[in-house]
Amino acid sequence: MRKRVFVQALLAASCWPEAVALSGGASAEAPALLLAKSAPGNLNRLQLGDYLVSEKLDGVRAFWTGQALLTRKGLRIAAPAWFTAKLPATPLDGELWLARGQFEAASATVRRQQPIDEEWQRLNFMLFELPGAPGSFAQRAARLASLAAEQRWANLQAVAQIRVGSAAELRARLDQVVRFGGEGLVLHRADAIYSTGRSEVLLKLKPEDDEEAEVLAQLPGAGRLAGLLGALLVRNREGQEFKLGSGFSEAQRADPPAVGATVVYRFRGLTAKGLPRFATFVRVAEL
DNA sequence: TTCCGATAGTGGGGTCGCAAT
DNA sequence: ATTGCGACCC
DNA sequence: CACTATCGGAA
Repeated sequence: MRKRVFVQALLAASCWPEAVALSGGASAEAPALLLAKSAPGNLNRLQLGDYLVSEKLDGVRAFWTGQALLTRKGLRIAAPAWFTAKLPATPLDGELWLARGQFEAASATVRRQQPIDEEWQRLNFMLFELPGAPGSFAQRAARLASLAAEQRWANLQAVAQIRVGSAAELRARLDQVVRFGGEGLVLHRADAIYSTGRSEVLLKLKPEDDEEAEVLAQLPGAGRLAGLLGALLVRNREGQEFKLGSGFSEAQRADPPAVGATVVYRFRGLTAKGLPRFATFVRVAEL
């Protein structure tokens, strides 16, 4: 942590242009953003009529200040000038998104310091919030839709927001989106005034799968977890090897599953290479 | 009293950029 | 040319 | 990203 501060101070003191900040690490202030909570397992506990539902687009979160495109941490995205020139002067919040199942490619496009036009021409800015604007989310979403339409640029769109009448309909929507390669759904309270932080206002609904894997090795932890388990190297039934480093209590890290044991892990989708994404430890498998 | 939101700190795969090899 | 690492994205 | 562990204030 101390090292990071030092590097930032050093680069901030240098005369490097702000535009190289994305991977260069120049100091920046993170924009205040609305963050989603996970939806409860039992969807019947929600008043679904209170929400607007949209697809959870798997890209890179981008905050347009009116002058610059910023990442979640407030670093400048090196977008081509012709791209930002097509954005309005008002603040916008959305997702730089390529297509379903194309997160890695979108990430590569966005984090390049020297933007490649051919890549950016295929990138979409999918809008889902009008930062600081008055009124309910339903009103802001309507304004976003008209604002995007006015720009008359196919790559600038407001994310479609729909109403669902029942948990069954929500499930059907989720199944449909996932079947076509989508990541999940987002539920945004229609009556919510603009706010930031993590709260019940915004919920994410992503399918989770459980599978089993064999423990190949116990890898050591660092820092707070020095002397405890850091991660388990495992191999699943498809023969894929990867690590599980999240989901353990400290007590479990002190006495982790043995090499050769079978564990249950939970994951949400696959990476471009086909590995389980966001895999976490659940429990040792039943015998 | 319980519970929730914010922080801090661990861990993963994947990507770019940079330094070391 | 390849490898490893930090710092980001998720 | 998911998660654990704390803490203080909201509920």
